[in-house]
Amino acid sequence: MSHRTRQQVIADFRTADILEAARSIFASRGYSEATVEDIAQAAGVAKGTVYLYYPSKADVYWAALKDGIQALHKKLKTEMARPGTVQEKVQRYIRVKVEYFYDNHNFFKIYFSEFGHAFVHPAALQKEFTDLYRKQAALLRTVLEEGVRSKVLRKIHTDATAYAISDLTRSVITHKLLKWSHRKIQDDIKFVFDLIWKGIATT
Amino acid sequence: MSHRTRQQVIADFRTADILEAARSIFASRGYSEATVEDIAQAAGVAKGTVYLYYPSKADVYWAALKDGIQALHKKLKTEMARPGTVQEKVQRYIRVKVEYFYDNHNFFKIYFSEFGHAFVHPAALQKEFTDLYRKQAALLRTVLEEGVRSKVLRKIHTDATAYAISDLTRSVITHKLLKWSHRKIQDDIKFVFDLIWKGIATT
Amino acid sequence: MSHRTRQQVIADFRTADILEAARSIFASRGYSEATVEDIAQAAGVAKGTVYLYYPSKADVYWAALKDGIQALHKKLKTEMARPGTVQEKVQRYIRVKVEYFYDNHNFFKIYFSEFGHAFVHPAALQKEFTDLYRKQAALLRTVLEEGVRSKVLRKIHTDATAYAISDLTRSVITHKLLKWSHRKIQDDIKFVFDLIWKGIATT
Amino acid sequence: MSHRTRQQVIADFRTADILEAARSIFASRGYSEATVEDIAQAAGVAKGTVYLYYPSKADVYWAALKDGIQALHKKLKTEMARPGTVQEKVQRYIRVKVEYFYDNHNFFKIYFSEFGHAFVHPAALQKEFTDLYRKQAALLRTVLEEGVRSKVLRKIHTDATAYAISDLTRSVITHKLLKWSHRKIQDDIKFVFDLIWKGIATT
DNA sequence: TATGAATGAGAATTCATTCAT
DNA sequence: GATGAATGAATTCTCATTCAT
Repeated sequence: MSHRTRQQVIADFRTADILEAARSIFASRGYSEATVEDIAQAAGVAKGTVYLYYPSKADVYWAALKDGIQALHKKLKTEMARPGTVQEKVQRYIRVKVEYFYDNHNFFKIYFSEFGHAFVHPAALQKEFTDLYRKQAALLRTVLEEGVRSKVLRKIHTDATAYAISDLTRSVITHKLLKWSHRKIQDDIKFVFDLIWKGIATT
Repeated sequence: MSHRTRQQVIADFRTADILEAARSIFASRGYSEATVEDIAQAAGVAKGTVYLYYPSKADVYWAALKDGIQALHKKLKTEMARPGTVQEKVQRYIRVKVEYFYDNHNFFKIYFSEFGHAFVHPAALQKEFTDLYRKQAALLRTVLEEGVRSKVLRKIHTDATAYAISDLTRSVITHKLLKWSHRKIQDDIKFVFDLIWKGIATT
Repeated sequence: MSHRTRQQVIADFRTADILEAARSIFASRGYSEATVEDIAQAAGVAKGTVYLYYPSKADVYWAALKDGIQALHKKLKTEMARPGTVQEKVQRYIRVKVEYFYDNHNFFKIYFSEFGHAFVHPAALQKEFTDLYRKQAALLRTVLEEGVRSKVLRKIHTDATAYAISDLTRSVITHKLLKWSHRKIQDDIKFVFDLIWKGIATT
Repeated sequence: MSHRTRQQVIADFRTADILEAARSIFASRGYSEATVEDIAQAAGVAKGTVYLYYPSKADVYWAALKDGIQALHKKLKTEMARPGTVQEKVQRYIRVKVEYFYDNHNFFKIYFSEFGHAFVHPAALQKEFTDLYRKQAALLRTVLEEGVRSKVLRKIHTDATAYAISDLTRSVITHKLLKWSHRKIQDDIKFVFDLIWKGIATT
């Protein structure tokens, strides 16, 4: 068992290296411009080695993407589970997401770009991505529903609103990473929250 | 002159055909999976003919994209110029964009996907896209500024808000085209407007 | 008849223009890099017009080449027919050729390059070129034979010597056009003549 | 080390095979008519393999050419270094060149054809070829200079003469390979030497 | 397991040639 | 005759994937 474990551990390291390398390469070149050779080199292994762990380039891509989404999801789940008011939780949701994206540029780039590809990819693969995305929004929806029940929130369409918040967060990060905005990250978080929470009208 | 004009007219038709075909192909396959042969066939011409009008596949792509953005921009500009209250104008902005995107699936797909590529493309090409995007948001910002001046709106960050509204609109269309949402288009428009205008909190 | 002649004259002008343009383009780009469009433009006509006069690109090439060779041959024939000693005639042969090549850079380039292709071209086409080349050397051989008969020259192999003189002439022009040599043209002529003459003269 | 050496050896064989195939194909079809596919097939490898060793068709061409020139140069250098009179050395130079070209038809064809292209190629690439050509002539010039010093030769322009001898040698081979001449190779060598020697010797 | 040489399908692009005007 | 838009065969080069070592 010890032997088997050792192998497992080595394999896990390899996998993690490859996925990290993949994110970096896919983020900087885009899916089609990235070559398996690039990824292998960035991971410090030979091209053939990548194929020992993943059957194709597309699989490497999806693994790299899922890996990141799952880590984010885990973080969000933990934060949503912590006690707090609805307002605090919405704030927290936005903050965690913004910060995670900000700290994981490479992941964000391929994650975001995936929305652009969402229309294109074979439905089968796409389904997985969609499901992960929905699960993420669902975490927030639960919070919003609680808010509506407790009358802290208007009678909003919680599902659509959850997506809207998710998307606004993405939007704000995009502007930051594209250098279209130069505000501090804390201000970005506050901006999204205020806009959503209070709307823009005076009354 | 009549001769020259006739030639011109034929050329314009060809161009329009090619761009429409390009949008359809790029939308369904994505940039790298789309081949020039595909586009030519969809346009009902030979591969070489495409190259008669555009020097490269990339140029076809940009032309197809710009063409659509400019048409949208023209529509928005006209609508913003029409008289109305700030509230009406914001509503109108959202409506025009949602409807245009909805009516031009193919264009929307490549437009949206472009944001995903924004990180990757050579800065030079990217600049053009960015500029068009900004010009579009600027139309809305002007309206918002007027609203702030006339105290119809809170003292919001008009620039960021304009982008936020633009992005929310995109977000709603995305969900619709991906079949994640099945609401009526009018409801989508109303949802975005209400969210933005009133926020979500009860007070 | 007058009408027919007028047409003929126009056609001749067109032909001459096209051949001159062809020589210029083929000389500067080489056969395969030169496009029919290039030639047409240089000749100031449309691409289709070139095909009215020559059935293919290859035909344009051969016509341009033959045209030049024939003009050179005519010049050499005239000069060899003029009275003079053997020595004078050999000198004259070298001078005429060097000067003609020097004055017709473009022609020389494709002429010389043709030797490089001689190995490649289909025998049929090649035959014509070879024949023209041989006819040219034959003019000189006749002079050399006269020299041998009159004992001004050693009992040399007149055929091989004629080719050798022809080739040396080419060699000297090549070096000049490639800027490998910077001597005056008169010195080049003298150099070739001296080298040869001392090699073949009886004393 | 043994491993690395083995790899190296295999790579060297591949390279040699490819270059030999390239010479054969380029010689029979000419540069532009030759396709990389042709060369690969002739070398018994797949198209992609050629690109594994050379970055482009042009590079294959230059490598094939240089390879041959360098082998010839090495031979000439060795022969010129061997002791002997000036006369013997000039004879030897002619003989080695004629025999090498005769034994390496394919190489000769592309070598010769290169002179035809010399006018066309980008200066950068051309420079290398020119340099190799000059280095070759320089070997002979050194011998000629020695001859002039020791008064075995007239006060000739050694540089121009070296080129003239080189070019005459080429000329003779050309005639033979084009089947314009049917003399024995020994007679060709003798002919060139006699023509030149009588032209340059003091007596 | 790990490697990287070899493969060959696939795609962008060019351009000689045709032909309707 | 003259034109130049349209065609599509042909070619270079790339790179995901395989497999012998």
